Amino acid sequence: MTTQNPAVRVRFAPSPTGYLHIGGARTALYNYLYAKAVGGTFVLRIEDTDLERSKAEYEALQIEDLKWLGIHHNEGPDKPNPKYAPYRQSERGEIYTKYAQQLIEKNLAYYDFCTDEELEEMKKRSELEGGDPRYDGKWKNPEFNAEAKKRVAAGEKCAIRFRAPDKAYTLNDKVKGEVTYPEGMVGDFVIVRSNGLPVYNYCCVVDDMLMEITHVIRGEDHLNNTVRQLMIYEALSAKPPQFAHVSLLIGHDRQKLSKRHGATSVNLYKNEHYLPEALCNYLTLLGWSHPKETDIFDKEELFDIFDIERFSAHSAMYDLEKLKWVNGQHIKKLATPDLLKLVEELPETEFLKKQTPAWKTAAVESAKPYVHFLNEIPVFINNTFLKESFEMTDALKEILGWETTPKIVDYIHGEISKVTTEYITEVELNGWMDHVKKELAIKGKPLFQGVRATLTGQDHGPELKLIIPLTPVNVLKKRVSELKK
RNA sequence: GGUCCCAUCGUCUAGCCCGGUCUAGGACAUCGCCUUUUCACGGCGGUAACAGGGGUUCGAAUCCCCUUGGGACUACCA
Repeated sequence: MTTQNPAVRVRFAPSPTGYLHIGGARTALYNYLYAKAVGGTFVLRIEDTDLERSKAEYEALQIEDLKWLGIHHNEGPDKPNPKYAPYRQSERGEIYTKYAQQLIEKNLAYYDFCTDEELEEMKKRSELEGGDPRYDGKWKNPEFNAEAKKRVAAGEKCAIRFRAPDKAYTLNDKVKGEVTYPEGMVGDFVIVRSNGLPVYNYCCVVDDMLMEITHVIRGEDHLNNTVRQLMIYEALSAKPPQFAHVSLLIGHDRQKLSKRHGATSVNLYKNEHYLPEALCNYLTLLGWSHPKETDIFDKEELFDIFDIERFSAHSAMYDLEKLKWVNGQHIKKLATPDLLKLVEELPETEFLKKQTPAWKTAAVESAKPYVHFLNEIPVFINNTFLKESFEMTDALKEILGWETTPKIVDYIHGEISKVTTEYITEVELNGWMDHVKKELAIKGKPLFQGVRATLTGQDHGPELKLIIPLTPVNVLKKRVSELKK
């Protein structure tokens, strides 16, 4: 059992600029599982400082997707703890301003009036010199502080730039180990834009500090950013949290997973009726391993054992094939009544709802081993038990081409026309089978495949004695007479 | 370009921190066999990997260095 530590506070901090991404879901899941495992708190914070891209509806959509996955936060915009609220960065402007002022007072940051053109020129110049783009404007010089303050007081707009210390930083990352950022790796960077809005690397630190975040589990794409954040923690005299930079999810071309790789938003999987448990299961496995090396589990089974030590350091390829298998495993794992309930929530299942509870249960049960996805179940049931017509596949043609098959069709056609009950029994079916075997001298593969083809119009499926007694006689009659033609 | 990260079967991974028990284990996919008087389901088995080169050591997948390859970051985006 993972050591309990109620003081642990983790967070997931998405930007509401689109649907919840599969990679974001994985990060959220890891944070959630860690909080559960140590008995800590999972915070949801909305990073909406990019006004142009952030949309309120995306926030709602992402929260909905998280809820669908069963990843529940303890604190967030909808569940505020007064001690830490608000949880949207767009509502925390005063806080960021206050700390930015402090940094300026201490000369750890400064006002910068450079125009875009000046910045652009500076960038070009440093590129020519072969180095990294670096700020070397005049406002860096403290002798201009007095002038800067005067212009700010006069209401002039300007950015606030952080004075990056010229020294090396070392991060002790839970996944990557010791990471050293060399001296002079980054130049002075903007922490507050000239429109007054703070920038990610700055507000992220202020928030994590104020929200008393103890562990930051996030994607490796933030690894190099961390040096800037370490600098700000230092300037604010705050202790940085424990970082764990998990590897990225990649597509088949080994590039960071993005929209062009296909289905990368969680809502797509919801719409396709994937089981949320299965998605979580698969996502967990992409970068974390179960100590017992099992592959199939529910989130709840991880609450006791999830451990930050078992992250893998290299990126993982997102593979729909294995997700498909995991989804199938979770379907098999579900108790049939629960599965039936889920199936009946699917669209276009009215035909199923008309059936008796016993029939529905038996039908769903028979479908279980054959499907990987929920929405395959009604299709399977319809094709197997209810559909009168069928597709003339090559495999079916082959069976019908055997010399034995027409005899079976003839015989069953004759027998079934005498039936007056709604369903035939297993005993009746066995009687027909016996007759074909003894009187027509057909056995083995020609017998079973012949009868299956005659009665179902399919070349494969569950055992005949299981499905035929569940198929209405009028359906069977239609199928047989179609073949008789 | 610069900085940082990563490197075990086709894919996800165990093992690596604390060298020997690893002729490298599991899972997906794939192939074969068995079972089912049929097909499927299922069961069993096969193919398949320590990127390369140097060290260190009696001994290296495991520790160190180099090379190669891949990735991320490099904004008044997050």
